[in-house]
Amino acid sequence: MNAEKIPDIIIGRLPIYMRALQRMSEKGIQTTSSQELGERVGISAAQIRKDISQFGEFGKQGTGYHIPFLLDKLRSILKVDRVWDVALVGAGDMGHALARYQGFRDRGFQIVMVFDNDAQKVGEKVGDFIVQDMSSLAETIRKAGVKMAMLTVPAVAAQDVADELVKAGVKAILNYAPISLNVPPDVKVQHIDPASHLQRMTYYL
Amino acid sequence: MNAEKIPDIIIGRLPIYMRALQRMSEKGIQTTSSQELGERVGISAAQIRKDISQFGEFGKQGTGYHIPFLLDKLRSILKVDRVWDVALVGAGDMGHALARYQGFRDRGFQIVMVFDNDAQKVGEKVGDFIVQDMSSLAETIRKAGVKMAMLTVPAVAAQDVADELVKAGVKAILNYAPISLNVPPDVKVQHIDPASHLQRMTYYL
DNA sequence: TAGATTGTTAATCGATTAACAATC
DNA sequence: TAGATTGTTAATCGATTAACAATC
Repeated sequence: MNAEKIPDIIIGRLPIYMRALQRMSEKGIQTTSSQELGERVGISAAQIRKDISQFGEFGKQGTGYHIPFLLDKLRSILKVDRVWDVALVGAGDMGHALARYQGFRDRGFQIVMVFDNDAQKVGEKVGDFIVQDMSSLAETIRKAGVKMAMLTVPAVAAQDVADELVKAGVKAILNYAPISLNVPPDVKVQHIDPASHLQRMTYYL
Repeated sequence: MNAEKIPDIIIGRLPIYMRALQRMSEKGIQTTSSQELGERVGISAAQIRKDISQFGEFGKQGTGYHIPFLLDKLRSILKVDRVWDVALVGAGDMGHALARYQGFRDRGFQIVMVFDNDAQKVGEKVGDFIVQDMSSLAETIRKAGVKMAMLTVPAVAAQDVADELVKAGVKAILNYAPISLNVPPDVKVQHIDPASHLQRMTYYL
């Protein structure tokens, strides 16, 4: 392990490596090389070796990386060797889809509460959860010590909700609203905006 | 306009600028500066000026950028000054959410067909569309000349479907399955994987 | 005119790649 | 031992920032 600051761009690639390693592991593959992994994820072998070596010597010359071992190391580096509680705010179609998605659990996350400000939706069931009113958001999140949230509210509401989440102690927000959120520097935001992704590709068409 | 090759990293920032400019425009703001836009999106003013100037001189010294004009230019650069037809493959929860999402249209996209391989779902209505069987996918897409697709099938099926899409002439895939797709170099893939985004943030918690 | 802000150049900073000794 | 592949260094490449003349 290494005390120096690791560039965020490297941190961003680790989940991609993990995802590929998890697939390989499921197929029963025990060992891989930077070369093979690189071909799968579209990243050069040199870069993969360099990225991984920031955190320790996890491979063996001549044979490569033992997948379960490397996965454990990456999980521990990214702190997903545990299950994080996540609050979901916004019980629209996207909120429903996320609440019912089965793929979070074995990647380190579970939704534990769902909020919406629509009186029609409050009390309704979404996935395994009863939708709670947004008025109770800050208190409920703070009491439960939840540090992560997914935001699937309309763009006009997103900044206000983000402010609430920050007040409630949330430190990481996955934002589905098509708007850039302003948050304090100690709060991380990741953005998911399908239209932006599509726009990035049309340039090349 | 400029014939030199523009780095993809710049192309990737243009949708972020557009998104912010569109919000400002909706609020009736007519003019902005690289400084102001930068604060909104969390990118330095120098970088914004440099990015935009790759494509022409769209600003005015002393006053900044006229938002509707700049938006038009960006739309035309990214080729979203039109509406692209998009095929949606996978009529699960996420597919439903995307099919019903109203935010694509005024950012240059519309879903025009929905596919699934589940006999139970074929014929069912999703948003405004009747789910079609995947066996007709390649032919239907090719006939319609659709060049973009969103992929919301399970991970195990994603690569096979991607291969089908490529065969059908699709050149841009927005992939929601948590797996790295292998496609020919002339086909663009963008990845949306909420768990990866969350994992990228837990490192800092 | 004075103030503001662009577009662009040069300097800096950071990321990627190539190459290879070490070693399994 | 011979072959393969890591971890790491140095070289290259590319992206970001700072600064400022041009000009609205």
